[in-house]
Amino acid sequence: MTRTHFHEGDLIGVLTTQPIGRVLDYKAPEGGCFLGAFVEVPLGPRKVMGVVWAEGQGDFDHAKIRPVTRVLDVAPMAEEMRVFIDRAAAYTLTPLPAMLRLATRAPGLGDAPSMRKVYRLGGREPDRMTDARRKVMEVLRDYGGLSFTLGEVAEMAGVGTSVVKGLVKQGAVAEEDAPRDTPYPRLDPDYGGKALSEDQTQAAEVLRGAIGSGQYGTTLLKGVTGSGKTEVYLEAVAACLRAGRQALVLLPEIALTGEFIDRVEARFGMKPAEWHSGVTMTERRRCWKMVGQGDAQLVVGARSALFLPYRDLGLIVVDEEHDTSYKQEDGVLYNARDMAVLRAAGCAAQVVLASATPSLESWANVEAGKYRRLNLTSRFGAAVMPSMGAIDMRNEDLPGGKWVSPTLRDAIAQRLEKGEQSLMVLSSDLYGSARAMKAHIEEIAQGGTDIIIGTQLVAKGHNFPNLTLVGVIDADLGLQGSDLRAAERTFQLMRQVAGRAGRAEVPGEALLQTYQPEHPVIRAILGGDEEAFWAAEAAERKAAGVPPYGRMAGIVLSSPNVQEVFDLGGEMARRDAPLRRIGAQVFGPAPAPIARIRGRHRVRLLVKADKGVPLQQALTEWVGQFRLPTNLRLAIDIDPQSFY
DNA sequence: AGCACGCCGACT
DNA sequence: GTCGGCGTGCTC
Repeated sequence: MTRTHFHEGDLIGVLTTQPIGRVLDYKAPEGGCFLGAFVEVPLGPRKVMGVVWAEGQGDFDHAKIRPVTRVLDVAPMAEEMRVFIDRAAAYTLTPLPAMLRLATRAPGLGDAPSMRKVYRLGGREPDRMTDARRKVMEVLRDYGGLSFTLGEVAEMAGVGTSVVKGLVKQGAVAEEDAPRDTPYPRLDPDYGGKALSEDQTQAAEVLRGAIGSGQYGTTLLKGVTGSGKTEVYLEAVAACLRAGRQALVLLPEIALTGEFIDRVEARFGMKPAEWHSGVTMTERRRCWKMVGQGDAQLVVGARSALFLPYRDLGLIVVDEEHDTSYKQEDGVLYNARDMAVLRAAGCAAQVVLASATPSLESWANVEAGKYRRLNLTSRFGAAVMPSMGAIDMRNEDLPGGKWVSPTLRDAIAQRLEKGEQSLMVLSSDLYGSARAMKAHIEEIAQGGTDIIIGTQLVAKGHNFPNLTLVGVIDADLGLQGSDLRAAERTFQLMRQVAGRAGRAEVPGEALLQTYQPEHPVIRAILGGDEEAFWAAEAAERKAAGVPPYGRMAGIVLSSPNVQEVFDLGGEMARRDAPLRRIGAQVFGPAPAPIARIRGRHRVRLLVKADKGVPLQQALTEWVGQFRLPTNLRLAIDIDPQSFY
């Protein structure tokens, strides 16, 4: 058993946020400290923040070991969180300090708790009573012994602040210091529950039971827009709150938080804690601290909210779980959906993955019996799929360097004549030529502006009554293996467009350009049958040995010096013995998806391995063979999202 | 991450 | 000779 408390002078191991690849030994401070305590330690000429991670190693010159400077005034990190950080770092091959930095991204953690003046009823009566004074006294009496800021009291009483200050001098109002970081108001799980439909009630009941088990479990909650997914998982949140545990709802877009917070307020009577890059520094610090001491029951936020120091997390909801923005693409590379499952497994929490168009990964986990699946049907009946057709590119006369077939071109021109809109999908493979393509189409269209390039806005849930044509330029990409998720995204797009494009009297039409119209995946997309599509796509991926039936990792090398990145990339591809030992293959080097960024040239290698082999260990050994020139950086991306 | 050390070229 | 560029290594 590891010790959980240390006495003054005991040897302890401290993990700092400095990029030092190991835990450093220090002496416990006067008064001792707990395992998991946030501490300030001397490091060279500086003082840095760290966490008491373990007992000391004792392998460092004892005379050089310095004592911890002080223990910070924040709740110690729970063991569950330390284990999560360890596991997440090991899985994503991220150095521990970088992982700890993710978990301590709140300003002023080292500062003494910031105080502010608050006012409540004092013991004495004022010497002279005036109207203004009476209002202040009445307001404070109404709220019992509660305290408010000066501005709040003045506003509630409808008087100036000087009235309140006058009463303070008399002892009729008490002024005292209170911490600026205050607990979030309690949420009431019984406040605003809505009547649920039959299948919503059943789904909510299953989730309640899962929460009640007090054990880990993951549920895929599948339902189209309008099927009441949110109402159902808010019932899971309510069950979690009743059990006295904390809940987290992850959203893929900051833009969605405002509306969602309003829904939480309508359901639970109060606003939850909010955590994302748009939240002010003061509020962030408050959120971080209150989460740590259990005074924030529900957090709504972006993927990094997963790294808050929850005291007792019982539920994680990942809304729109298929959304690619859950994959962090710079800095620490992790997929919030996968990390949510990892974290939940370590703290006996439930995970709800909600989506109208789940990822193949989640579908495969349901098939494998790892996840539970709940289906919600739409209150408005089945969504109307656009009528779909294939354009057989083998029969099209396509000029070199052009991507739009004559058939699709004619279809676009027709829509333009009628004043209707068209949407082109378009993989980033062709991104370089996207602008050229738009110009090309517009040249056909004679300055028409009703062509939308890209898919982003469709995913945001808006309706496009005037959008009647969706053209998929490169439906075959996924089949050719250049972007393994292309078919999945095309299919998701078709479902998202369903019911949002066109009007009742003018239904949408989708045209897929393909060289393989008879391919099972293309046929499943055209047929609009979800289960058939998933089965066909799963078969493709299984045959190719790619995720979710195989594992992949990307290695990105970057440097201001092009020659160096290609030289090292080539050398890494040749010296691949540690990878071959586990049966893994290396592809590349090739220019990375973003080939140049801030003056740095980037190349990428892709590693493909079977499931169940020790990929991380092999990658560490492989990468460890090479000395990196100064200024050349190497980043490992486990389970990369983008392949083009 | 900072910071000191130390090794080479360009200057007083 | 010495100043200062930055590559290398250390911090408990």
